Amino acid sequence: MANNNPDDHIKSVRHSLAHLLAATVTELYPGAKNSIGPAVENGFYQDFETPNPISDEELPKIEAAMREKLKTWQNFTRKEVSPDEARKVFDWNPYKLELIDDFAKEDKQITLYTSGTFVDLCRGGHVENASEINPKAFKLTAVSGAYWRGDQTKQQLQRIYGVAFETEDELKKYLQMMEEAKKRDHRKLGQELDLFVISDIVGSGLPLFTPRGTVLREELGRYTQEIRSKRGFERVWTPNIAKTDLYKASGHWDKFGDELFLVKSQETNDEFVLRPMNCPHHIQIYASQPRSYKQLPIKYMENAGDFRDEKTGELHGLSRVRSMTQDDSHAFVREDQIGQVASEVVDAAQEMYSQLDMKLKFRLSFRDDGDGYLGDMALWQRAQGMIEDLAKENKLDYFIAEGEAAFYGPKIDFMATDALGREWQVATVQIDFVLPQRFELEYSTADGGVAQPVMVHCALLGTIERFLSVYIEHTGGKFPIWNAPEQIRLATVNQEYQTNEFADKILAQAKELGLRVNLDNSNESVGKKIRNAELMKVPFTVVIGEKEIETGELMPRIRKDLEVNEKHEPHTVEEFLKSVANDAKSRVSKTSL
RNA sequence: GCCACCUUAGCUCAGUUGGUUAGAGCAUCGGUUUUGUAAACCGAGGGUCGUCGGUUCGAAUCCGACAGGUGGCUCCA
Repeated sequence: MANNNPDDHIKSVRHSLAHLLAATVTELYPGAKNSIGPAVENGFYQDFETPNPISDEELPKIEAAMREKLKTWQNFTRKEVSPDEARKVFDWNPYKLELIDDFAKEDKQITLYTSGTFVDLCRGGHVENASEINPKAFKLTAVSGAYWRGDQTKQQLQRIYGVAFETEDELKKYLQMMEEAKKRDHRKLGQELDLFVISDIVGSGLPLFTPRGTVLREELGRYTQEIRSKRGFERVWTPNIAKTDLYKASGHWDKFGDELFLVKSQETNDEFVLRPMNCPHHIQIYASQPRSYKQLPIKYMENAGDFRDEKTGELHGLSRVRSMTQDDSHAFVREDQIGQVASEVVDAAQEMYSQLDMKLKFRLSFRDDGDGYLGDMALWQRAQGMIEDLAKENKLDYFIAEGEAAFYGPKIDFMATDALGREWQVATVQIDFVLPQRFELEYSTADGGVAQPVMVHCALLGTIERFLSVYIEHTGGKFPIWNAPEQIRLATVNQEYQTNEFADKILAQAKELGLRVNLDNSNESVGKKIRNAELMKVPFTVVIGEKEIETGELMPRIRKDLEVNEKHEPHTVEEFLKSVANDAKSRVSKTSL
C-alpha cells in the first residue's frame, strides 16, 4: 500500500521487516511457528514458538540471514481468501488457526500476503516493494519471552525485537541515544554518585538511601510540600500499618490482596497490613470530628511510606520498588469545590515541573467497560465530565485514555518528558466519590442537613523513589544547586596549618548559611581533588591555598552546565557563600555568581 | 510469577578447550611527597570465583536447585 505520509511509510518498513524476520526464523529453525509481528515504536517484533529457545547470541546470525533473504524479495502481493482456504495454508500453525477462527467469527475479510516464498496471514500495511527497506538501517536488539495474546495463562512464546529506520544515519542516532540513556541509567548514577544502595540481605526492591541520596529525597519532599502548603494543605502524620479491617472497608483488600504485606501481632494475633496507600488513614482523621460545610475544603498532605509486594520480576532500581514514599495529599471537598481544588493542584504540578525543568502532558484516565471499578456509573460519568471540563478550562495539553482509571475514580495523570525525550508518568490527581461513600463520610450543610464530601487525591511527584529514578536520568546527575547533595567542595592546596585553619573557617561559615559543603584536605594533588569533585558533579569547587588566605578572595570553579554571569571574577568568601545560599533558597538552577 | 541471559576483590573488568599458590586498574591502608584547577610516587592488605549440591583424579570453568541482577512478558491502586 503506497503512502506518502513518512510516519506511515516507516511503519510499513517496520511491519515488512517483521515478515522478513518471520520468514527467516521459520526457515533457519525448522519447526518454528510465527504468531504475530507488528511494527512498534522505533522498530518491530515477531513472536515465535520454537523447538529450542533462541538466545541473543544468535541474533547476528538471524540478522545476516534476513539481509540475504531481503535481496530475493520484491513485491508484497495480496490475496483475499476464505477462512477455509486460509486454514489449509496454515494447518501447521495453531496460532494462525486461532486468529483465522476469530476473524471468521467477526466476519472479517481474511488476507494473505506473500513476499518471496513466504506467505503470512496479515491485514496489510507493508512497503510496496522490498527495495524500500534499507538493509543497513535495521538491527535485531533483543529476545525475550511473551505470552500468546498477552495472557499469562497461555503459552509463552519467544519474542524477537528489532529496531528499524529509513536511513542508516537514523539508526546510528537511535543507538547513540540508547547509549546515552545507558550512561544516565539511575542505577548506575545511583552507585557512582553514592545516592542509594540495594542490599540483598535487606531485600530486593527495598532501596537504602545514603546521606547524599537522602538530601535529594528530602529537598524534593520539602519542595512538594511547600508548594502545596501555599495552597492550604496541612501536614499530617499517620503510621505505616493498620488493621486489615481498614483495607477491607476501603476496598483495597479485595482489589489487590496478594500485593499486601501482612503483619501479625504476636500478642493479640491481630492482623495488620503494611499500608499500600494512605487514603484510608487520612480519611480517619477527617472522620474523627463532625465537619461543617464552612470548614471545607479540608486538605491533608503527607510524604508517607507505603509498601507493595510487587512480583520480583517487576522490580527495577528505584522506579519499581516494594517500599516507597508518596508525596500524597487528600482534599475533602464539597461538590461545588471540586473544580477549584483540582485546578489548584494542577496549577501546583505545573509550577513544580517547570521548576524541575520538565514538560508536562496530561492523560485523562477514564474507566472502560470492564469490572473491577467501584461505585455506580452515574458517579463516574459525573466525575469524568468534571475532569474533562477542568482540562479544557486550564487549556491543558491532554488526551483521554480509557481503562487507565483507578478503581475508585477517574484521574488526571501527568506525563513528564525528560531530557532524552522519554515520557514518564509522574503526578496524578484523582477525583473520588467512592471512598467517602464506603467510609460514610459527611459534613453538615447550611440547611442543617448532611452531605457527603468528595475526595481529591493528589501526588505531585508520585512516589519520591520513582520520581528520583526519572529525575536522576533527566539531569544525568547534574543536580541544580538547591537539591545538589553537595553544593560546595573545598579543596586545599597543602596541609599547612594556616590552610586548614582558613578552610575550616569557610566551612563553618557555609554551614552557618545552611549550605552543604565538604572539605577535602587529604594528602592528594590539587588536580586529583578537582577531578574527584568533578566526578561527583559538585556545583562549586573552591581551591584554597596561600593566594586565598592572603587576598581573602575565592575563585570558585563552577560546574559547566550551570549558567553564570561572571565566571572568573574572584569573590570575597562572604559574597560567594551568600550568593550560593541565595541561589539554593530561591531554587534557581543557574547561578548569579 | 514466566522466557532468555548474567553473577570473579568495595567498583570496572581479565581469566585460553576443566589442570599448581585466581590477575589488572581504580578505591582502601601505610610510607614518601606538601602539591594551584580532571589522576604524584613506592609498598601492603583485600577473593571459600553469588549460595548449596552433583559430575570428575581435579571445577571460577561442566550439570542441577536456590538467591540476586539485566532485557522483555504479565501486572502497575
